[in-house]
Amino acid sequence: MEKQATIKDIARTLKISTSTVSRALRDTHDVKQETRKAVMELAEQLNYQPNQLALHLLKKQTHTIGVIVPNLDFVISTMVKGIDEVALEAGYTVMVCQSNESYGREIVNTKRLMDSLVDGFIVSLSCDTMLVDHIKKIQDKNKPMVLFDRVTSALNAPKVILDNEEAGFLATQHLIEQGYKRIAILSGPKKLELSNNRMEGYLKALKQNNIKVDKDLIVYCDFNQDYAYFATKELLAMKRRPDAIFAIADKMAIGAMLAIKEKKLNMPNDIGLVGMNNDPSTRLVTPTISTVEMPAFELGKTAAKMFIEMMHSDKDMNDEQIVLRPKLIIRESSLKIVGSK
Amino acid sequence: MEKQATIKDIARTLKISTSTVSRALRDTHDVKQETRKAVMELAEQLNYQPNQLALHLLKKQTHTIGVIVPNLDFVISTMVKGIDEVALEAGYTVMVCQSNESYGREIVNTKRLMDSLVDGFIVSLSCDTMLVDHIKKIQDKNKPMVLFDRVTSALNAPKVILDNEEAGFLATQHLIEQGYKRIAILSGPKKLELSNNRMEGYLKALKQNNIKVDKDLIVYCDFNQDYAYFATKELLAMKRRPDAIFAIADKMAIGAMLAIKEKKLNMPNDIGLVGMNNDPSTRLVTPTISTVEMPAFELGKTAAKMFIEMMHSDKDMNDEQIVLRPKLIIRESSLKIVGSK
DNA sequence: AAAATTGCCGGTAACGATTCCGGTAACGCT
DNA sequence: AGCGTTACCGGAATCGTTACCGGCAATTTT
Repeated sequence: MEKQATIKDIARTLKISTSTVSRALRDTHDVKQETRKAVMELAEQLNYQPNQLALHLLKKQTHTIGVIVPNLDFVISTMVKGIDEVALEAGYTVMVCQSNESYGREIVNTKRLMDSLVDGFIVSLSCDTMLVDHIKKIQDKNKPMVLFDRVTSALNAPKVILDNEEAGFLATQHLIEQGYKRIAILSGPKKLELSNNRMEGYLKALKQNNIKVDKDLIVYCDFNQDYAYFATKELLAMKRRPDAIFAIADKMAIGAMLAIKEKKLNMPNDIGLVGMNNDPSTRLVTPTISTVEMPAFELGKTAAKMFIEMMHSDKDMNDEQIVLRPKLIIRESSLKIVGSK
Repeated sequence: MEKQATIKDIARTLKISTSTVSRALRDTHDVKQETRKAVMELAEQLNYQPNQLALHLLKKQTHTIGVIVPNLDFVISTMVKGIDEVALEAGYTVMVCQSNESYGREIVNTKRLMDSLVDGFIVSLSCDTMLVDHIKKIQDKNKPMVLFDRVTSALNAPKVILDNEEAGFLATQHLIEQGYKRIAILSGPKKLELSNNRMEGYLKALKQNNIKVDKDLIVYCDFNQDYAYFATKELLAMKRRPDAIFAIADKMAIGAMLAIKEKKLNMPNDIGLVGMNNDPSTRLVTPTISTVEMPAFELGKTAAKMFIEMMHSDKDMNDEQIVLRPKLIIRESSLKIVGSK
C-alpha cells in the first residue's frame, strides 16, 4: 500500500534527529525515557521495519548463507532441513541453489551468490565437478565456507562427512557374513571421493575375509537409477555372475533391483543386495532393501553449526573435519540366514 | 585474501572521480575512450565486481525471489526446479524456505524474507495455514506475489494450479470403469482447497455414474503416510468395506497400500487403489500404483514466468489464474480389466 | 562559586554505487 | 571577437542506517 516508513519519517514528525531515533530504537542509552517512548510508539504506529538493505551495506554482511547442493533428493533435502534449522536459530537465512549435478551450473550459482549477497557458503559438490577453482575463489574472498557430504581433499576447508569407508565396510562385511562370495560393487563416478571411500571399505572387508578382488565386479556408474539398471544387467549377464551387489546409493540399488527382478532372480537367495542412504523407497519395495543409514539431518545440522562457529571465531578451522558414523539396516534383500544379526 | 576493490579504489589510483569511473564502466557515453580503457583495464586487474549490496539499496531491489514451500518432497522439489530454471534465466536468484507444513514457521519465513530481502514471493501454502494475514502483508507492501499449487480463494492473487477437480474426476471415473462399486476417498485436510477440489471431482464422477455417496467412505486425513495407513486400516475393518480407494496424494496411497497388504488383500482384485502426483515410488512398489500425474516442473516454470511478468508489468494480475491439466496413469493397482483403456 | 560530571541530543561521515547537474576547455562558426 | 556547441569530467545528492564526536544544559562535586 503505502511506502515503508523510515527512520527519517519518524525523525521528521517528532522533530528530532535521525541519530536520536536510531538510538531510541536500540541503544536505550543516551536517550530520555520520554523521547524513547514517543519514538517507539510512532514506530509501532507506522509499522516501522529497519531497512535490512541499508544495514547490509553498512555492516557488510547479509546474515545469509548460500547452500549449494547437487540436487534436492530425499537425503539431501533432509540435510538442508538440518542446515535450515540451525541457521534459523542463529538468525541466518538460507539460500539453496541446486547445481543439478552440473559443473557449469555450480559455477554460475556460486558467482551469483558470491557477489556480496551471502556471508558464506555451505557446499556439497556436484558429481560433475572436477575443478574447484570457483570454490577456491570463495576462500580467496575470505568468506567462510564449510563442505559437507560430497567433499574433496583438493580443498583445504572444514568438512562434515559420513565415515564412508566404514559404510562400505559395514555393507560388504554384512554380505560376506550372509555367505555371499562374489560381491559386486556399483560405485559412483571416480571423481567423487565419497564413492572411492565407500569402495575402500568394500575392499577392506574383502581383504579381511581373504576374498580375492575381482576387477570385473567393480563397476563405476553414474549416480542414478537408470545407469545402475543397465550396469546391473551387464553384471548379471556375466558368465560367472555376482551373487551379491553393494550399490553405494539407494537410487542405484533401486536400479539394480529392477534389473534383478527382470531376470527373475530371487533376493536374497539367488542374489543379495545392499544399498545406502536409507531412502524411504527402500522400505517400500519388495523385497525391502538393506541399506546403510546416513544421519542426514544430523549431518546438515553439524555443517551449519560448524559454519556458525567459523563465522564467529577467527581461528583457522580449515583442518577441522567431523566424521559421522553410518548404521547398517538389514532388510529382506540380503538377509539369507534368518536369525543372524 | 585482499579486500574487494571498489569504484573508489579505481578512481583514486587513476586520479579521476568516481562518477567518471562509474560512467566508464557502463555508460560508454560522455567519457573519453582513453579514460574508459584505463578504467576497464584497472577494473579487470583489480578484479572489480560492483557491490550488489550498494546497488540494492540504491535501486531498492534485490533481484531475489522468495519461494515458500511446505516441504521439499519429490513433487515440490520438482516444482522448485522449474521455478529455479525460469528465474535464473531472467536474472533472479531464488531463496527457498520450507515451512515444514507449519503455520508458525511459514509466518517466520515470510517475515524474514520480507524485510527488504526479496523483490517478491512465489508461495505454496502449508497444510496448517488457516489465516493468511501474513501473506496479505506481502500484498500490502506492494510486493508481487504468485501463489502456486496449494492456493486459497481467501487471497486475491495470481495463481497457477492443477485442475484438481479434473484430477479427482479422472481417478474416480477410472475406478468406476474398472467395475469398482464402493469407492472410498482418502482426502486431505479440509483447510486445503486443493483437497476439497479433488473431492469435488470424486463426487462428480460418482454422480455422473449414479452412485450414491456414502459418507463413511469419505475420510479426511493428514497429508502423510502414517495417517493414511491408520485411516485405511479403519476403512478395511468396516462391515461393508470399500472395494477401491482413491488417495489424493501418493504419500497417502503408499500408506493405504501398506494397510492393504497387511490385511492380505489383493490389488487390484480385492481392492483397487489410485494415488496422485506420480511420485517415483509408485512405480517401484508391488503392485505398481496407478496415479494422476501432475506436471510439477511445468507448474513451477509457469509460476515463475507469471511472477516475472508481474514484476515487469504494472497491470493488475490478481485475477489471473492458470490451470494445468492432470493426466491419468494406469498401473497394476487398479487395472482389473486387462485390455481396457 | 568554579569545576567536573552526567544526560541528552544533533551533525557529520561512512557503507558503495549511480545520476543529475553544472562547469570548463576546446573548437567551429558567423 | 563573440557566441554556441560539443566532449569530458567532477561535485553533490541519494538510498537508510549507524557510529563517532562534540556541544549544551543541568546537576553534582570540590
